[in-house]
Amino acid sequence: MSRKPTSFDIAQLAGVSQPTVSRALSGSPTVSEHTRKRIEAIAQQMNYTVDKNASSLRKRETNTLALLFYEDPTPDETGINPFFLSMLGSVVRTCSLRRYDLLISMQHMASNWHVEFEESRKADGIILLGHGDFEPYRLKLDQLMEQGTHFVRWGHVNERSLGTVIGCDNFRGGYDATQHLIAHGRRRIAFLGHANEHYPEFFDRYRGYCEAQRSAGIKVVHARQADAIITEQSGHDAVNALMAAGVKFDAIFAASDMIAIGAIRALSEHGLDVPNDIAIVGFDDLPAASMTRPPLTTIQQDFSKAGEVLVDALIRQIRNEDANTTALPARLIVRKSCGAH
Amino acid sequence: MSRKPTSFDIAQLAGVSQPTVSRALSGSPTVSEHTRKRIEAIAQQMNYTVDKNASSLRKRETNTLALLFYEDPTPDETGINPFFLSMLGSVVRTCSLRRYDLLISMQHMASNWHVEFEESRKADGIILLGHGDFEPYRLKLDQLMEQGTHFVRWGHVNERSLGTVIGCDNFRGGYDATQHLIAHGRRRIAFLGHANEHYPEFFDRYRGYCEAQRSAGIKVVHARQADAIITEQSGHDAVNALMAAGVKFDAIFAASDMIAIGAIRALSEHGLDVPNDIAIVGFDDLPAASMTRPPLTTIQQDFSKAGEVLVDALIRQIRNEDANTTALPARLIVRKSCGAH
DNA sequence: CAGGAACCCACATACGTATTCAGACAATCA
DNA sequence: TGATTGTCTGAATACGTATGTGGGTTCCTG
Repeated sequence: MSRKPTSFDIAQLAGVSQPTVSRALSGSPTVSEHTRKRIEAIAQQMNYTVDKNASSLRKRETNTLALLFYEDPTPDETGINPFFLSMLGSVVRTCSLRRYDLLISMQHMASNWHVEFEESRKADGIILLGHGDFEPYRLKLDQLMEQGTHFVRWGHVNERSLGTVIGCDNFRGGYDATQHLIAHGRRRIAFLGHANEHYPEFFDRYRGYCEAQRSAGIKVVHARQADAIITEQSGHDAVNALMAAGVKFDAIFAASDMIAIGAIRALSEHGLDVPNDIAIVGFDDLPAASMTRPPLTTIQQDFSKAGEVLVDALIRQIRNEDANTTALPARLIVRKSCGAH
Repeated sequence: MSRKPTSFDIAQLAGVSQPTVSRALSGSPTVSEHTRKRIEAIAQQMNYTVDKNASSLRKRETNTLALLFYEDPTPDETGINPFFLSMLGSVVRTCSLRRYDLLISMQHMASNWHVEFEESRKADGIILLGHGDFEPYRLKLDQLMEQGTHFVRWGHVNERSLGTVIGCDNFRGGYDATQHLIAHGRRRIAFLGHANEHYPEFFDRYRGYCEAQRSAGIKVVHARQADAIITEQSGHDAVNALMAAGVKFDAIFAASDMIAIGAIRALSEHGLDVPNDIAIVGFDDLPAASMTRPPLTTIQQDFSKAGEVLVDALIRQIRNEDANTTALPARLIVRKSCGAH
């Protein structure tokens, strides 16, 4: 037997027709217990498995979800950034539990994934993970909506979001981080990260940072904000930019842990001690956060929960149930870098 | 137009037959330049894409690779361990470059992935990533070989390996790490990690560790080896086990960075300084390795290269070309934890 | 023993593409 | 003009499964 067995082969061996094999193996109640047992036994013995292509073609559904990284790779990274890598682990696990296959793809902004993906019927829906400047993607998301493609996105949550979005409470996270620094006596807190609507998640963190200061009666000094994207190098450069501009600060709220890690490196190059000279709070709670020197105080995003919520929301959408845009809570994790005792 | 367009729709619009559309879009030379242009234009305009299920069914190939994590999740990890997560990034990128889709799956040892995967025709071949006790998998690999399934595996490289294996030169890595410690004056070097044939990669590192000592005329003391699997906690516990047993040592070669990180934590709990009291060298060069306190000296595995080699070897196999078992070089990265100046 | 229900199962067909084979047509040559 | 070659295209079909529909048993009821 060189060829892979088909349902016809099983049918012949069992002395029934092909449709009966199909029904028996898919648990249809219209086939008798007796024949089912027999067919199952033969199928098992022959190592028969349903051809997923034929099955998907016929059923018009694939039982597969697609995960799309739509970021442009930043120059200093060879791979996927650690934030999404962490999320990925959780998505993979959840898919496995929900008995869905997962198709992974990395696409550049320029490509036509929005046309090709669900269209080519390799997946029933798409999970979008990306960050950075969001504007260029708006058009493509519109198109996905129009096509009726099922998708969920990790990102900035607000009332005008396109489609279903899962994200974390960035405003609250930014607020808590900043308030924590204030509570420990810091008054000149710098913000590292882009702070405009092109980077909506960072922007929310920034707004939380501003609000916390206002609540405490501290004047927000715009010069204390320095642009940074999600990379370590970017955090390093942002600190240098602030120092070069002669900006004085006694604390940093970094819009991501990678930025914070780069900032710590820059500060140490300047001979400054964390947390004594400068206190730092990050955002994300990447695995690396607990291993920095000093260990990083940060706002934790629950990756495990995030992947689960993303997958479940997508599955609900595929089943034409309601899938709500959701903001997951963000939680302050106190370690050493903030100088709290 | 509510339905997704098919090649028939395009054919009708172009005033040709369906086979001509298929030929035109797959670049067959038997269709005239003129008709091809026209068909392409219409296809583009209609957002037509080939239905991959139908195409795969007909062509009997999927243009998809499957990546299988076959490890049993260890209790203290919610997700995929960082080592394979790093590898994954590189595999994803390479697949993307080679124009293959990537299907990801996490399976437990008990499941029947070896039957289901290529058999169900969702992928043309399988990349296997796993670690831990290897013995239970031997049988399944045999079965894969028998079935003629295309697969490559990351792991222990030796002449008797089943199928195509890509790995790193673990023996040499272990040798170099240990020799480096010896060169810096350490004489009582402990090894953290399993050291038996059930964990062939660790075992090779261990053998390198032994050989380096012998070469330097140092007697290998078996009591200085403590079992550890790949987790941080496991490294922590291993150090405690050595200390509890009253074993004296002035250096540690940890079989993985995660073990090393756990070891550092344990040592610091005992009030010992790294590298002054105890020097440490790890293995892997995970992203976290450069962020530990102190930064970890380690043996680097080139993840970027590894993913590339795995994917390319698998593709060669699918094309029935030779795919050789390969050991990638391991390189010592000197940071602070080893006490070198 | 007729009639009907309940239960199983087989026949036929659709899903959308790729490929084999043969035919149409124009061009070339004798 | 008729034969021959070459170039392009269409008709038919196969890939393996899932499902609507209808037919055949069996069993029960009256």
